[in-house]
Amino acid sequence: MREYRPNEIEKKWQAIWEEREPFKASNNSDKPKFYALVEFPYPSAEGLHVGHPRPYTALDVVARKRRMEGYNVLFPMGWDAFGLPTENFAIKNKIHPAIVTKRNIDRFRAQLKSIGFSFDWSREVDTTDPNYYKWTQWIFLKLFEKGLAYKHEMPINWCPSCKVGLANEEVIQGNCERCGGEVVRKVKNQWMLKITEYADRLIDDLELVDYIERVKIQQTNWIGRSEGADIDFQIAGKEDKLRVFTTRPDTLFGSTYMVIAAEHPLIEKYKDEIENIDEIREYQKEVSKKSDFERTELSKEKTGVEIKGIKAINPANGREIPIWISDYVLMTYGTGAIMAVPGHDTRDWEFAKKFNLPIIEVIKGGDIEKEAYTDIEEGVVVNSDFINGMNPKDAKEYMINWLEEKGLGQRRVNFKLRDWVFSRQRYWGEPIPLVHCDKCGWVPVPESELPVLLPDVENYEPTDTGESPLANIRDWVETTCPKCGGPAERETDTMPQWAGSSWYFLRYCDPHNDKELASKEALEYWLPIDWYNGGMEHTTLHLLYSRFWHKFLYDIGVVPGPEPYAKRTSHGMILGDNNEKMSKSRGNVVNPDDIVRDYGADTLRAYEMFIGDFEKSVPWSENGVKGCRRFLERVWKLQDILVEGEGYTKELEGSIHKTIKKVSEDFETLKFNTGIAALMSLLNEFNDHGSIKKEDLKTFLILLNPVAPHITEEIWQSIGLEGYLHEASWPKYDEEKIKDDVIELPIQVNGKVRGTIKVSVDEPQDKIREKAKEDPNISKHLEGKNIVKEIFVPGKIYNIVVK
RNA sequence: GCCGAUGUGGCGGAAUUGGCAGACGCCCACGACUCAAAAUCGUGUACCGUAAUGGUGUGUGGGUUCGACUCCCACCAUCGGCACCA
Repeated sequence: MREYRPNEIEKKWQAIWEEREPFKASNNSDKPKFYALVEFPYPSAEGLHVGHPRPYTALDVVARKRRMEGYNVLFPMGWDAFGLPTENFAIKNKIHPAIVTKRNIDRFRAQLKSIGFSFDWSREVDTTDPNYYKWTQWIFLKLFEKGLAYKHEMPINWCPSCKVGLANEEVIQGNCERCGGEVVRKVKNQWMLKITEYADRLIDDLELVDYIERVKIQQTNWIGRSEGADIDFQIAGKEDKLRVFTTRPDTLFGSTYMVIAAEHPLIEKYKDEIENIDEIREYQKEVSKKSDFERTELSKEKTGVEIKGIKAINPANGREIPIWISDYVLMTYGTGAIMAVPGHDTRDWEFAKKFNLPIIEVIKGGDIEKEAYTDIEEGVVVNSDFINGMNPKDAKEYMINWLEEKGLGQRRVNFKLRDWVFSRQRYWGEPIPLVHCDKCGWVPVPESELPVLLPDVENYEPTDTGESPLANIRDWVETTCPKCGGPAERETDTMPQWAGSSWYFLRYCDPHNDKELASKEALEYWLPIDWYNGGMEHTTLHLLYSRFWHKFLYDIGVVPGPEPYAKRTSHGMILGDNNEKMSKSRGNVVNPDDIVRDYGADTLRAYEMFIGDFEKSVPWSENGVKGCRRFLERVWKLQDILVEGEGYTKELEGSIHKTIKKVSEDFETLKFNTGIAALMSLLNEFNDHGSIKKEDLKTFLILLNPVAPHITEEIWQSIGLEGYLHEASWPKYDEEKIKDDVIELPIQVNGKVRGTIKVSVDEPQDKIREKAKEDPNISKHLEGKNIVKEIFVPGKIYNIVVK
């Protein structure tokens, strides 16, 4: 028997697959289709680490299994290649980001190929390829055309000393990552996408899809639908009203002051009448340094300033109440103003305690001296005039109707979800295909002129005005207006990385189409994606953005269904062997190249699947890798115990059928670890038996093939089985062969197991009682006691309760 | 802080979803083979007992149940996301 040499046989089989293309998907086939998708990677300069192959192997297992089950499988791969790290790397090393990107992609592709994934490489996509981003730009134009893209003032993180806008990640505790200086928030006019217009559908349509529950919950909570009312508070002695959104109109009588966001326009409007405007300005400056995250922290000490000189009137009781500004109210949520009800809102309560503002109890049930009473399900309304005595829920309804009748407010559904800030002041992204003309305003670039190419330039350093680097390239910026032909300027902001990844799965269906983003037939054939797996870190943003774009494309008739993904699952992270997140700075990164070189791709794949619960994060262990290599060595040696004969070995038949069932089910339900454990157990049984027949081995090889495709193909060929393993059919099990006739039934006395007895599956209770009493280990626990109760669960347990 | 999740031997994990806790693998120990080592094969391996079909044991504290890793309540710890990292 020759030795198991993974490096040789893996190269051999990868060459054969390259040549024969068995994993190429067909756009017209009689077979049922199966579209399996994994999140395409960001091709970083560091290359792959062992975390990447985990989800890829998982869906590769599913894809390979489905092919053997007779499906036409689409399992594609591509590159999410625009983004900040590449741009920063390019600036630092003075290499063009396009060159860096190409280099990184080549490395990633070679690494992935060395692991033997069954991707259809003929459909590879790259978001930075003009033939790809042409269609990203096209989608943006459609959004613009339908009024879903608009300009709006939004704050960015601004480093005054570097004079650049920073990503949130580059802001470390309020300071610039590069120079350490203090970061402030600077308002810029940016392109926004109206995702909020789709908020209801993004929640409601979750009913149409099969996502793991925690993903649905995260999506729903992120969108954050809440029902309540807008209420207008008159500003005393003025025309203006101050509008608030509240989910608790039932507590309106308890509102003793108002709080507005530091950026609220009311302040500018009344600046001449505000007595302490300097104090207010000082506070605004402080707030501009904080992130929303810091501002809304519940546990932090409340801060704020009363606006002196203007007051509001509580519309329920006509009382004059003060207006404050505080950082815990955000301009981006609700209306940027709140009615404070300190008796029944935790943050308002803390604020009121600190600044000595009156706290009125309007819902009885708690102790508002100690803390805010926030329950809406229980309690009784008090101190509230005409709604006294109601329960808060009815009072809420009553108040909304009352407000509407009196013209003081109206029912409204509010969302936490905010519109999508779509502008970036960066070079390495898709140019936004719009032109600004003084006469015509914002004019779309005609479709025939797409793509708007990124200009090839030397310098992509940010400008010191906060504009995109593209703003410096005057001969690119200066153009003519497509509408009037007059002089005009191109938009210099680029799109965020999210843009390209919001529709890439559509391009896979028809990646070389130069007339459309993908043909209608291809989209109708492949969509929806049958199974999409990705990290939990993408459950809110990427998933939501791509669902939003898909729904938009559905509305304009481009895609055939309202949801892109029929099923979504999630994997856990692979940590370093010190149990920390793998990162260069922590020095715990494991490169899959090393594992492939030292142990082989099949060992890497088997370990990635065997390492632990697929959905949980787990530390890497080199010893675990060795264990999987040993397993494959033992698989290889099965060739030594092969004997002549037809069919399954009689004594092994039951186990083989059980294993087929177990593996078939586990590979579909993310339980790859126990599927492999079942194969290990079967292997141990083979070895205990001492000999196997060809049919036994054949079935074993097919079951193991999705996990370890190279070694199984090699053994298949070397024992003279016909054709290629990847053309074989997935085995079926026989339910009759799985049943056990005799089982070991555990016998409990008072819930403690005191012995087991052998019984046939359909043994009646009387017989079991008799047999149990005969067993000395059991009967000694029954002696001198009364049997109070007996519980018999056939096939599971027999419990005798004594006193 | 808010939203979501997780917690079981020395380690990764398993448990038919309320019915024998610890499958499978790693580590470790001992034995076989070897001049020796590695590799391989075999045996053992939750903890406390010399031992027992003894006792204890699934983050902590309480509860429901004939029976709880599994259900309920309270708490603690860790991880993911928080809108310009991807």
